[in-house]
Amino acid sequence: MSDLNVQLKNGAGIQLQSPVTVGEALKRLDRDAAKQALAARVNGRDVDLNFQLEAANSNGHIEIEPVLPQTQEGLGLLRHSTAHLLAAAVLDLFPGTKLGIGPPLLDDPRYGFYYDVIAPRPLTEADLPVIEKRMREIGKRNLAYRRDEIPKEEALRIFDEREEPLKRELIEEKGGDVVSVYYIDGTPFVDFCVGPHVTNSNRLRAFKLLTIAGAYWKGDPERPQMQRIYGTAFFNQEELDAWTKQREEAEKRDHRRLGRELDLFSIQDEYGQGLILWHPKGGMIRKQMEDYLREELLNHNYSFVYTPHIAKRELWQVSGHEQNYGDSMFSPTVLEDVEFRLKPMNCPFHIGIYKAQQRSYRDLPQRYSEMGTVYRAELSGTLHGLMRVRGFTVDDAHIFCRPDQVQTEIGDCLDFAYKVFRTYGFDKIKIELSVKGDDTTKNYLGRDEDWRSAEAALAEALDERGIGYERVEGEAAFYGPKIDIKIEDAIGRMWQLGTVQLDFNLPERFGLEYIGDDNKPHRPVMIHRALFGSIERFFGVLIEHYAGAFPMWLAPVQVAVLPITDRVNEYAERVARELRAAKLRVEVNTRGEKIGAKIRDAQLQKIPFMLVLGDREMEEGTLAVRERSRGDIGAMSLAQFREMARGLVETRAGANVAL
RNA sequence: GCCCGCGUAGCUCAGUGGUAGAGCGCCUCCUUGGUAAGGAGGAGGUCAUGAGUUCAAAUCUCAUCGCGGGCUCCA
Repeated sequence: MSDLNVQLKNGAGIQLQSPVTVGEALKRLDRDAAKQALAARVNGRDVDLNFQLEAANSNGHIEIEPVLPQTQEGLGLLRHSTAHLLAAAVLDLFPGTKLGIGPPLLDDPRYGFYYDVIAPRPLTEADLPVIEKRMREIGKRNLAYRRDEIPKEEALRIFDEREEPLKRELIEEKGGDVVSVYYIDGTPFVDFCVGPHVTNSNRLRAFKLLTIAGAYWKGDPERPQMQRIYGTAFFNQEELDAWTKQREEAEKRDHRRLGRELDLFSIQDEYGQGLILWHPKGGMIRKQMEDYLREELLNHNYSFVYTPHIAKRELWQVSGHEQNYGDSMFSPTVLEDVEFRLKPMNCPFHIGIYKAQQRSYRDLPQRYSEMGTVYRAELSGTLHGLMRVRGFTVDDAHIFCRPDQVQTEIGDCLDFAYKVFRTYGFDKIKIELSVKGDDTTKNYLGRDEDWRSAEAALAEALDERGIGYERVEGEAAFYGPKIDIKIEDAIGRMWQLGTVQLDFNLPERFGLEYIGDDNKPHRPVMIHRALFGSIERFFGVLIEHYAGAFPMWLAPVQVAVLPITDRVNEYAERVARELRAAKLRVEVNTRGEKIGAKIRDAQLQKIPFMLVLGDREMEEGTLAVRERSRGDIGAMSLAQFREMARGLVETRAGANVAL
């Protein structure tokens, strides 16, 4: 008798007699898929391969979809199971270890999974090889991953017996009347987990433990500090090797390393943590970045304002920064009994400029832009190279406009952002529209109808341009909705940079007004917008994006003139002078070295062009041109080279040449 | 701020209780060499800082500062 009508999703069907497991059913339907499958979805429910198919709760109709390798879902499962293997190894080696959680990670390319533990003694990186070795030993024993469904009370008893208070806490929070637990037979490991998992440890082969770090239980600094062991896993060794290589590539691009090697910037103890010293070469790049930005600001009819770094404490009380943001502000300093605080943001100053005179509806919009340097009291542990600092410059702008102008202004901000990011070679841009959520603890300001119309204006501006976006509920700031701009760099990492935010709060606090055509005062809308967010941070992103090989227009040194012998030094200087007259940034290398060494120096400095000059070139009045990524590209005249080089600079080309 | 690790020459690192080392870089000299490293010599270090243990500390202990990896935070 066959009581089960089993159907492969998008495939064959078969009649089977229960009891039978998904794995067995799958084997009858598609041997190949059965061999590969890690788990399966049965009538939409994720289950292990040894899940028993039953007629009772499916009317006999069963649809199976295998979870296969080379899918996001499959990878997540594999890593999740590897995390369990990790926990089993740790328990084996360090009895008495308390387990936290051990999820897979798919969004962060740096890691594949982690497990949070509290071991009887602090673990160090030196323990990782030992733990990894034990994981391999356990994996090779072909142990069963076994799922069990038991009453909640029994589960609590099990974890109490094992003195796993954190697991107990999780079960109490999340578990229903019946909870599922997973064992790895032959190990001390048992976990409260919904799964699914592989059914045998031999499926876990290509994995690696990476690092060990601190993590609070449930991310709460009030709760115990645990140790998080990070690792990653893949379906085979080749994938793991490829990932390892990619990781090394990312390490080579580290902006801190390149910043030193290319002499771009430094951060020195003596001057303070999180404070950047821009060296001449980094400074040249920054100048080009800022010049280009100012050029575009002019194109978009922004005006330029300049404001101080410090203001009376009272101002920050009026703006609300002190109440809402005070922890991130440097402490007040006193002069003649008046308190001052360094600015963490530029907005209140721009408001001051708006308020300096009475505004008519005809004057709007007012678009104030400033490279405004701000200071924030970031915790020492959060500082990171150029990415997280204590003093930085925002490519800031504030637009004061009428409600009917919001959509146009937002649209212009988007056009601006796309233009600029594309110039830098960021072709993949992701937009998030953050709107108000239901969470009443957030104390959203402004009327509901203002939120609705603002959100509509933002969405309309995006739709108008055919820009796809993700709507994120509850991510808006308390003072208004916003659009966040994220870009993907040359090796596929996402960076949150710019933001366009509506603000219902500050115009209110400062009592901003304009006189409308009805001769009555109205409240203007304020838009905050920054493209880079922070020039320092964006510079860091660029260094990694280009791997230090800046395109021609940004390169601090654009051309290295390399004389082969001292006889041509004078010719080399003449060439350099002429190129400098065309506003190219040129260095001549007259060191007593052979040409190979000079080329090597220039390559390592990632200078876009090298001009190799010897007797031949001097006699013929030519240049032997070498491009940093293509090598020798042949001889040309000085005029030819100058035109080509100028062309690259003026078009800001080559953003994608970096390798 | 919290947890773990680290701190030796400008950089990368070796040195585990007994007179501070290497490579690269830098300086000088020789070499004038045709597309990613020519040769020789030299300078350069209170071994992060402070205290302690010891006859003796770069080395062991403690504290402080800084850095790295995370967590937290991120208007």
